[in-house]
Amino acid sequence: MDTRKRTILQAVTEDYISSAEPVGSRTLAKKYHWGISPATIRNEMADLEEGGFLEQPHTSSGRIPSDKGYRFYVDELMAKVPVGHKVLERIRFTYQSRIRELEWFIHQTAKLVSDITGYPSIVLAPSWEEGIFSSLRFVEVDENNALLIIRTADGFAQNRTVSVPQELSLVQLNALAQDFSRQFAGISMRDLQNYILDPLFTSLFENAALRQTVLEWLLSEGPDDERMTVAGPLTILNYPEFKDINKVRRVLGFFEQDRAVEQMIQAHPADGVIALIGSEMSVDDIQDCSVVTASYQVGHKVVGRVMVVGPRRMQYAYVMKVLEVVSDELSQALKWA
Amino acid sequence: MDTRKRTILQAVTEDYISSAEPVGSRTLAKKYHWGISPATIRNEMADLEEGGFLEQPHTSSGRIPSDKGYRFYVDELMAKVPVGHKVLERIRFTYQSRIRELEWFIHQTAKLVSDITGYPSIVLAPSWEEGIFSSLRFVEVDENNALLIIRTADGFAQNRTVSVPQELSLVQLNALAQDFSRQFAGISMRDLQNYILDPLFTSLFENAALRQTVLEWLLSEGPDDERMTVAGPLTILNYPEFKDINKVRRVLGFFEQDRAVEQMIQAHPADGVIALIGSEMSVDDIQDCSVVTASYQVGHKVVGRVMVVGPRRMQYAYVMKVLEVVSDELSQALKWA
DNA sequence: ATTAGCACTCTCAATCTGAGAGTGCTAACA
DNA sequence: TGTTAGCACTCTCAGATTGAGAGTGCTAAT
Repeated sequence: MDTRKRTILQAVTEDYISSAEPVGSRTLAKKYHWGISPATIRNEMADLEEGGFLEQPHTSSGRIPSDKGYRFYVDELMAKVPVGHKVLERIRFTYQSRIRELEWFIHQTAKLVSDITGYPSIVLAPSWEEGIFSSLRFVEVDENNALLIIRTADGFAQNRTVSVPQELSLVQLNALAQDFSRQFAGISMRDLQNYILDPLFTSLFENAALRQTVLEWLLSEGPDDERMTVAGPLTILNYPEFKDINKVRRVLGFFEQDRAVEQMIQAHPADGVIALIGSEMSVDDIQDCSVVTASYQVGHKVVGRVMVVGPRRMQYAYVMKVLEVVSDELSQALKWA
Repeated sequence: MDTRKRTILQAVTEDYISSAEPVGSRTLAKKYHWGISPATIRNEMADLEEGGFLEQPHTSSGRIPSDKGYRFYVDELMAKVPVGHKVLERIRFTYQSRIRELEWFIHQTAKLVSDITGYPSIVLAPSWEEGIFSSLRFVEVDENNALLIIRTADGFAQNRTVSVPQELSLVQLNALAQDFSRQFAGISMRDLQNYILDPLFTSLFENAALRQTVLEWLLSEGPDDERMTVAGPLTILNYPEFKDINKVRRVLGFFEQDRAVEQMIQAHPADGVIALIGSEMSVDDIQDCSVVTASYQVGHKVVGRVMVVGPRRMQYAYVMKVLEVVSDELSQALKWA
């Protein structure tokens, strides 16, 4: 691929990204003063098409990049863009809160990213099931109710207000909780669920009602089917490729399926910021989309991801840069643990 | 309005509700064996159109009910339908949980209603701002973090994990919290926010960092812009009247605007189960919709609403019955306070 | 009061048309 | 050998036309 082809491919891609219209040779010749005629550009574009980097929607409209073309653009051609000062400030400010709740950070991150990029964003929270159980305890709320606090080894906590069986006092309850914590600390939440049928578990919680409470809690919060937060789903409607109701339905439907998202992520386990372009993704519902995803860490361990979903002609450079910054800041912010 | 006109209006309405196709005289004559000919039906329909109960989309298609027609149908013609046994069981089961969290109930209710009816549903939680402050306290989580629990006079609690200024011990913190609670119990959350600038408040919290924490908490949870939970928004796409992308955008956009929903509700403050049909609503974005809304109570006081949004040709009878049952059960369930 | 008959209106899908945009190819040129 | 001008060709898109189908309103007969 010689320099001129690269230049043309880059021009086609960037033009198409900003206009959503197939790019013709004449347009390019007029816009960029390369000193070559439309005919020459046509020849080059024909070569690029032969090489699989460009496609024609119809026999004689302009060209648009193929997935391979976008891939080449992202990997080789794309210029790095800086993140504006104001945006940077805004990101930093978001993570300065005194609030120490995982869920809150996840929500804020999703909103922030969608707002900055103008695309829908998804944040995948750390898997609760994979979290390591650390301790369990009850705090009195009133006569009948208590706050159940479960902590993981990572320093995250989940809490839930539950009603307490009449016949148990808070003191008894916490004695049980301490036993329980000692017994099961270090085990993953997923395994903990399996222990529910273990004799050890049932012997600790002889009280059936209480056992049911703990069980219900583990099951209701446990399964990772609410790991996902979506922000700005409707921004997808701003892009002309989604004027067809069925495409919209599929993409918005995807945003409601935690499983599909997890599946997609698991198929591309790379760390750092990566772009997944159209057909590179296994999930049918978003074949018309591209996804940029960035991992974030808690203590050197990748625990979740921040993602942006957009049309294939996404502003890759900008989005990737934003996600790089955001995921770093988020990782920093979660270091409280 | 004589009996025959009523019968015809009812038939047109119910046919249109289930088919989404304008109903013609011939169709009616064939389907119902009233012993009158299409021509007679036509005459009657012409009268009904003159009376404003029916309309013709185009000069010569069948008729569809006007908003006035739906109104008459809902108020006078509609037959009561029972809720199936299985559905009833499911509703009851949902509210038997030991979990005692308002937010959880709100979410479950929204999901439940959307699932049962097949329409999008919105649940409006009790206004936090209007809630009466009762007490404030801190529970230790670890060295640096504490759980801040705020309770209202209704017995509801919100909690949030926050980082604690180094220089304050938990004991000091809770001493302050107790002073604070004594001082401000009985004041609405909204007023509490205004007190933030009050000398009394600032004197209690001489520690600036702490004051900021409390303030941040009140502001972040306080404004009622997350009162609303939506479930099943995409079910609206199943109805053929929403095959136009712009209608979809408006309706789905409405679901993201807490303010618009509150505004709509405030314009129709009636208790119990009511239907709002198309143009009866003040909000432009949902002129193509009807809304059925039911209020729920905590201790004889209406605190929130369960709503179903659907096309104008909604299954009014069924939806209204479902909401009646659900809002009753929800009110019962919230009596723990 | 009801009904049969019929002309009329309107929608919808299919077909056709011309303008416009852009291409591929060929032959000429540097 | 690479580049370019010219031209025929292809395809889309919007607008106009057409015929079938559905349903009506009106009139005259029952």
